[in-house]
Amino acid sequence: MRRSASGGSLASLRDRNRGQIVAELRTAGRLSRAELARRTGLSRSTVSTLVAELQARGLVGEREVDGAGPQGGRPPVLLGLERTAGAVLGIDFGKRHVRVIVVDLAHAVLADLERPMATEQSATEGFDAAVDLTEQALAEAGVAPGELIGAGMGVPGPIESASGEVGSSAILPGWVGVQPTDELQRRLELPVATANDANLGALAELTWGAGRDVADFLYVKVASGIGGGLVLGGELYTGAGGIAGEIGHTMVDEHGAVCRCGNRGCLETVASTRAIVDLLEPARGERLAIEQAVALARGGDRASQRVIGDAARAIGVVVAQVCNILNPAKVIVGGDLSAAGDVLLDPLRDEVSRHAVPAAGGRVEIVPGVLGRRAEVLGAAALVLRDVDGFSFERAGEAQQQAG
Amino acid sequence: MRRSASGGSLASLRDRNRGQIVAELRTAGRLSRAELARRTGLSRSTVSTLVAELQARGLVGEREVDGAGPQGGRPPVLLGLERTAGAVLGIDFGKRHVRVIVVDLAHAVLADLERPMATEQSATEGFDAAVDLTEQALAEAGVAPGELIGAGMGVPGPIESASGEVGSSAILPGWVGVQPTDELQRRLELPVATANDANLGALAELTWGAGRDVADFLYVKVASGIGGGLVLGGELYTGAGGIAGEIGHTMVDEHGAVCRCGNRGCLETVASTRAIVDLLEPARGERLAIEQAVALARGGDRASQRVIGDAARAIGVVVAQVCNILNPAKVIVGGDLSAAGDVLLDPLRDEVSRHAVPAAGGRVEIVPGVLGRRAEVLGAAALVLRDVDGFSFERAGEAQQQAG
DNA sequence: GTGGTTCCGTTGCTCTCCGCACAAACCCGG
DNA sequence: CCGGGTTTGTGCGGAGAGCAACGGAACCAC
Repeated sequence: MRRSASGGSLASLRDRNRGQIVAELRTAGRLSRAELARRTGLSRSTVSTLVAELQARGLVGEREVDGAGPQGGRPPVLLGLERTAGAVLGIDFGKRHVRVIVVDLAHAVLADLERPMATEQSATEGFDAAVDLTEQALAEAGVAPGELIGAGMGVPGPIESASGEVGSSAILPGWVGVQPTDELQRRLELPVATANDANLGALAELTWGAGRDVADFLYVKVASGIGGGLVLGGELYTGAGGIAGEIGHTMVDEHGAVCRCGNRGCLETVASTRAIVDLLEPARGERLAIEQAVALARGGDRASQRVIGDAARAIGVVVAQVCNILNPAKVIVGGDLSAAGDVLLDPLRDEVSRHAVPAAGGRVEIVPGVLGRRAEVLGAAALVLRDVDGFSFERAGEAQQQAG
Repeated sequence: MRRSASGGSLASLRDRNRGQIVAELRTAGRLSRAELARRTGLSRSTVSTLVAELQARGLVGEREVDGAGPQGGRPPVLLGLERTAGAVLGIDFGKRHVRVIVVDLAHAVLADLERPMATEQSATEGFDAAVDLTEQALAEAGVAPGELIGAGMGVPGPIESASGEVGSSAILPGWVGVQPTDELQRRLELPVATANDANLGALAELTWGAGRDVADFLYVKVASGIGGGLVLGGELYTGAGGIAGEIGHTMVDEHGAVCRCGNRGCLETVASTRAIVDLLEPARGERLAIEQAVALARGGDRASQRVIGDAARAIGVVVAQVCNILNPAKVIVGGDLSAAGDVLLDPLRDEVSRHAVPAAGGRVEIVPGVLGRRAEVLGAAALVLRDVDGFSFERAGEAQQQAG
């Protein structure tokens, strides 16, 4: 889906510049032509012609001036991305839910639907639900199927880039070996991009959340499993084989429990929400939901605080290693457990500063994600929006024709 | 030193295309215009005009045809980078040596000098020796100082990008806190780029060695210390603060020895060459050089094999973690210990396949570096060559004038 | 020698961006 | 109310860049 971009032709240059304008408009919301020229470094006349093209395509429209201009002078005509320019679909397959959102090209969420599922859903059940939810969401958003440019999908496990299959360390066994991209592409008749949930969380925080101005960060998702997503140099990094970020399977205890990945003592076996409720079960005589455990910990319950704190310390040791290896500017913690706030983050920060070399561990900011349970599905949409950002004019035209 | 590159102007487009031609010529050695057109995707006429410009500048010249062309037809005129176009300096400050090389823009080594130093050299002593060696090397290479485009430098410790200072986990205490880039820039009156030794090893293997066709790999340098360098997406990655790759300070033993970084049980305390000779000392009654220990191991000595194997396993555990996190295509092992060959690599591979998730650990190739002790200084030169690769025409002119 | 093939340079042609000039739309002071 | 100042948006000419096509050049095969 990503275009070559290194093409040396004149057309590619214009594409890049046009894409830059779209990108600026997306991040800033509304801008005048003059402001666009300043930001992109292009001349005002070039910006004018590019904007005219985008207007002719219906991608950009003029907006009301709300705030007064900074000083005297001709008031600027503000421009913004047009809602009718198209929309993208985000689909997230979680452990016990399917969630679908519709987002327009200006990054505004038009619809957001979630359906709880029986545990351990199979891939087929998931796809059925997704297609169903998509129809509902489109209706709610007032978007015709033809206006869709593409769909992004999050699956509960790593995607091996060579085969396009879900890898063996997926949370849901029913998904291992399926090729979700092809499958959904067939069902929706749309271009589909796929990534695993943790990578999408990272992408979402990069696009909308705590990583907006950060070029290099680690996103950690602590839920039933523990996953990681990397943003390096402002781009999602998935490694040579597409599965980078698997921090949940770092060994933290040589003789620990056997993990579903086949090894022993993985971080996930001691610090996932599953491990936490397991540990709390005998003491409380019942199996809590992780939300209850988090609430107890925040309310002062010693046992819950201790168990979550221990998990945090284990995660902190691994995060410290990542800091040594990658020296990120930020670590963003998401997933169900991040609701625990400082009960989780304080001991995590402690361990990072203890185990990372000072220059790496001392500088890194460790913060909670700001998108909550919406992170993955937003990231799925962002997966497509990213590609559209620097998009080729021709390509966008084709896509609209093809879709319409 | 790196230029903006995102400029939207026509000149920037031409710069990019010209840089692409230079890059192709550098990697391939000799190419015809037609072949350049095929490789870059540019039209033959465009390639012709660009080559004409480069010829006018004296950067490119025609070469003899050596191998016969593939088939009948007019024989191609081969082009190559001109030796007189300029040269770059590579300077490596090791623990007990200073090494200087002169490399031309076609990546040919014109001179290579090394001077052993007393242990624990100070930064000032090092710089004195470097300047001295530089004069000798230039004489030997037949390169006038004015022909130099820039110098790359490797220092025995991490460089913090914010301050430009050598970080606290440097091997040589006399270097901590100095700003080597500024210092050398003053002394040589040349643009200077700096990185730490492990990063340079990675860059060298990327440019000349085992990482030539690999976009994502980890370079591990096992010597008195253990360092790492990352190549991600075909570029050296140094993280937000410039110190990425510090795999030597991953904790492998909670209650291990205190490391010079201040933590306990770092990989470096159990698997560096220093640790290896420490372990062998009581058994052999003498303190071996690491080269001797390696020779013994290769010759069948059980104790040496065991000690090196244990170190390899410790390294393997950490490399496995990196594989989980970054999913590289290759791991290249360099440094003094890499001379041990499979005595080192076999147990290392074992541990990686045991501790990494199968999709990451099963695919990764673990190979020795091919550049030996020359790796760092070659990388220092490559640091400058990289920047020249995509260089701006005007800038190159300025640099030559400024230098001359 | 003739035809085929490949390589290289030249010539229009189109596309793209920029600098500059100019009109438009506002504010302000007198 | 009116002219100066300021900022915005647009039109035009010019220069730069890349491409397709043509033709000449140099080789091989028959």
